[in-house]
Amino acid sequence: MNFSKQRETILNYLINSKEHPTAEKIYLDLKSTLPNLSLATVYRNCNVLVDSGQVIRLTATDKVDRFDADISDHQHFVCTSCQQVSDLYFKLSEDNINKNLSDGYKADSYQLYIYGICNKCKKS
Amino acid sequence: MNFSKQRETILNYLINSKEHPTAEKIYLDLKSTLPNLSLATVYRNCNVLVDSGQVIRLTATDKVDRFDADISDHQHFVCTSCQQVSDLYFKLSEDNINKNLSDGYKADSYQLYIYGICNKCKKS
DNA sequence: ACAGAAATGATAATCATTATCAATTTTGGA
DNA sequence: TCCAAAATTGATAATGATTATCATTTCTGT
Repeated sequence: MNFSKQRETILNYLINSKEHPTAEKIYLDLKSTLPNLSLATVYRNCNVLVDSGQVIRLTATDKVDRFDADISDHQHFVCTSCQQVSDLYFKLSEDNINKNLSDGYKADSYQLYIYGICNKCKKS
Repeated sequence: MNFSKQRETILNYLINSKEHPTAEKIYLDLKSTLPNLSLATVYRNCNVLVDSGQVIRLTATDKVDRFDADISDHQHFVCTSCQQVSDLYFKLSEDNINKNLSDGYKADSYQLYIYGICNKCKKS
């Protein structure tokens, strides 16, 4: 895993980011470090990192996927005005989840999205 | 609200559906009732119904938006194999949500997606 | 250092969704 | 009921995010 310089750079960028960037944001920000970087490479590597469990994909924000290298059990607050996504250290117990599933069903993962207006947007 | 025959038919279809259909599924199923129906009309009306709070949009399933006329407090199980979405009558208390938000932040709504393999897919 | 495998960059293709616009339908008032 | 204004429709073009393609480059293990 993480053979190429591009993949490693993208993963490190995500590890050091708190802002749940889109592929395009990653691409634009890494252009200065990797001038030949292609947007397709960013998408490809985000997919590889999601598939290998090193990164999670957030899909319930706007139309655009966002990526997060924090794979610990946490949830997200989404500002419906500016689309900023912030972390919530909110845990649902496995018991609580599984007792709500029908017989035979089992949760492999879950994502909770809480929508509202962030403080910055509330002021303006 | 619900002036046109198309909008009313789409809302009724959603009210009677338990399967969280995509716009395309709605379009295909209503073709027999409304032979001149256009896919654009389905998208437009789903958006209107979401904006007016009569329908909710599910975005964290696959790449395709799904629509649900059940606006009661409930959550969703998403099969990561067949993409079928089923209802979970799982409630997070408002207290529990808001105590996890930073000062000044307030939840307007939330959506919980639980991912796993449904029983039908598990068998095959 | 080298052959095979994997990854890249550029760009075309895809697919869901939205925008456009002329024609039709619905509305509320005369 | 009739009419003009407003809203909605159907058809289709346009958009935007994401994926596929493919020739070239970079990695890997030997």
